[in-house]
Amino acid sequence: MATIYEIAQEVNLSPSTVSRALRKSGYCSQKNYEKIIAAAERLNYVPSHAARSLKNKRTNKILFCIPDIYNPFYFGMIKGASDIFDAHGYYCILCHTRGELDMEIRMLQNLKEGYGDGMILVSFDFNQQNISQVNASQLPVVLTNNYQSLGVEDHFDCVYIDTFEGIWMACKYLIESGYRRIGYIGGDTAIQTGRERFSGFIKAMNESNLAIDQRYLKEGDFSRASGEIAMAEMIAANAVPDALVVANDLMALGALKVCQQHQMNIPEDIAIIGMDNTDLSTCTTPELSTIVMKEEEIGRHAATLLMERILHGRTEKRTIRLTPELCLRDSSRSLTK
Amino acid sequence: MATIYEIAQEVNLSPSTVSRALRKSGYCSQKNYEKIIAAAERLNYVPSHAARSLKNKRTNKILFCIPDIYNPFYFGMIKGASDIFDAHGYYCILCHTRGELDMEIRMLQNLKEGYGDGMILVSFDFNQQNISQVNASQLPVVLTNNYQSLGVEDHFDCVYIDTFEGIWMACKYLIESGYRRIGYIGGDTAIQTGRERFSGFIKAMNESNLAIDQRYLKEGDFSRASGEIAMAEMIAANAVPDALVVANDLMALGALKVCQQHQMNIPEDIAIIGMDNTDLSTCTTPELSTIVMKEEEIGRHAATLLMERILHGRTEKRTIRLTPELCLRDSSRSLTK
DNA sequence: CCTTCTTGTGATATCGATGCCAGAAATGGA
DNA sequence: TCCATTTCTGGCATCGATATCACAAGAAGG
Repeated sequence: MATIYEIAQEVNLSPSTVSRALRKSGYCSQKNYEKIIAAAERLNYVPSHAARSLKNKRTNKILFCIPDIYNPFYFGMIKGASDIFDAHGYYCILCHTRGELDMEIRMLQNLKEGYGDGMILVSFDFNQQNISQVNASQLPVVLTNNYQSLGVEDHFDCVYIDTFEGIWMACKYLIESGYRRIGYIGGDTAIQTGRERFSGFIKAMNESNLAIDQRYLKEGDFSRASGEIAMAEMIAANAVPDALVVANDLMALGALKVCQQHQMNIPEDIAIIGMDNTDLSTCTTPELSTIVMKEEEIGRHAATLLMERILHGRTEKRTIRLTPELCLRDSSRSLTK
Repeated sequence: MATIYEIAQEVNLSPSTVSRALRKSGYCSQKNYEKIIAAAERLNYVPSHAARSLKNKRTNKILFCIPDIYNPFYFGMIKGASDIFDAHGYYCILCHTRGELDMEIRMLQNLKEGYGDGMILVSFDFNQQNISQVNASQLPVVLTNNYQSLGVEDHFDCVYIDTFEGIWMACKYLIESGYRRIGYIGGDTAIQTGRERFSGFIKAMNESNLAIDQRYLKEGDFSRASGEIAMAEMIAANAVPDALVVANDLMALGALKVCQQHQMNIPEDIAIIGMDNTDLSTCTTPELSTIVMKEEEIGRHAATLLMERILHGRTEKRTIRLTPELCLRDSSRSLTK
């Protein structure tokens, strides 16, 4: 690998001049410029990324941590963020944390070591310990959950979509459509987003003075299999609601399939609304109604916030809250129709 | 950010000694060792990645280039590869090339600049120009397609699964099950893997002396929408085969859905076999029969080959060929049953 | 007691690119 | 023609960690 020194020798100039010419910064005569470019080409020169980032304290890389590499929801975030990063010559280092806290902390450590200039952290359950790590690091980190509840008034940014509101909307819609016996398959309430979503359901039901039937209430772990199990349990107990709100599409698809296996018609026998609007939700017949979680938008916002910190040195904390939208498809056609 | 110099000053020792202590390489007295570790802790020291890789000429990062961020198939590869890389302290930088040649070349350039120590390149249509770039770079690159047909006898490794054989298997199975009027929805034959898959179909049909009905032959672009269009065309032309081999799951799902929309029963009216065995293929009712493409295994092999080159300096080219497997589900239940 | 070997430590050069400054060359204006 | 700019170029220090070497101190052995 050729260096600027070898180019300098080749053209009988100093490394400084070569450096200036190659970066087109500072003065360099046209004649020498051409000689240098030609020599660089000839010697197959490529700048050393390590040397450059040592000197500049810039790597042009962003660590992007996701908890589940198989959830298409995160693909959308990556896509949205990449579009922004691309435009600034930044690259994503994808890190699969498997939702494990120690893996997340390890990546924060990597960030400190200069593996990247900033980080987007998508965490199932970011907690106090984790947050103090971020705070202590004083490095640009954007979180994609709502951490206001943790009472943190600190320097990292948040972009999140209100999952509470999403589930609330779905539930409200079903109620307004005339459904009364409404069930809920939730995600793990040990983690924050699971609790948020559940509260959305409770609030909507309470607002309409509808009783919550415990037999229609199940908790999964956001996986398809857990949705299947939850639905199978209801069927086995002979307690099937008229409509079902499910905390994500994967579980909703699991539930939908079990219903179909039991010859139930959707939405006539049971209406179903999922959440995330992943590609999966239009694979089935009927297609799945769902809550649009605007993952690409989250990714774009997160990347933009990060770029602001990195390129323009913004320091005050910003939080962006997005509002989910209901996407109605055949799995929840209104009763009133 | 503290450096080893500041630690050295703090404990009244030389930077050399500090460096040795922190890396536990070379001599260092127990007493000083403890002092140094304590000071590093106190000053919140983190080693500089850039400085280290400038000196060591090692980044511990791998560039992983995929053409489509929405195709779960590739995430399986990443998953498999990450497992291997993790074990060696390596990280993946994910690069979304969108299947564009110039983006691939840009990433090869980045590899040369030392963005990473090696690269796994998943390309729709790696071609001669691209290959000579890799060859010229003399850097560790593993490709995940079959490039023997390009007559390259060079130093980069390949791991691939024989898509030709996969389609051939699916087709053979249908023939053996008693189907005679068999259709095929293929991928873009402008790219290599599209051609390979198509040849598999042709070969199986020829081997069984079955006529190929042009009305049952459609070409898509591997997207779900293109599968829908292809199927809709056949239905519109009133030319629907008894069984259908589809070049990937996405298109197969599109076809399946259009069939269902036209009240056709699957597999009674038309049997369908897809390819890839992505998560999507078990979402539908009936579940989709498919060809297992062992993406995690491909990823693991690719990562292993790369590690061999990087860590042990292997230089001779290796190619690993995997054999696909048929995964039978309800969308293609045998006629003979 | 002197030599040999093992430990422990520090000075120095290096990886490759860049920023800053000094000085040389070229240009322009009076 | 002379001085003041502007343009151009090279020297040197620097980013932070590490490898090599030299040397000092202590242990072991005759």
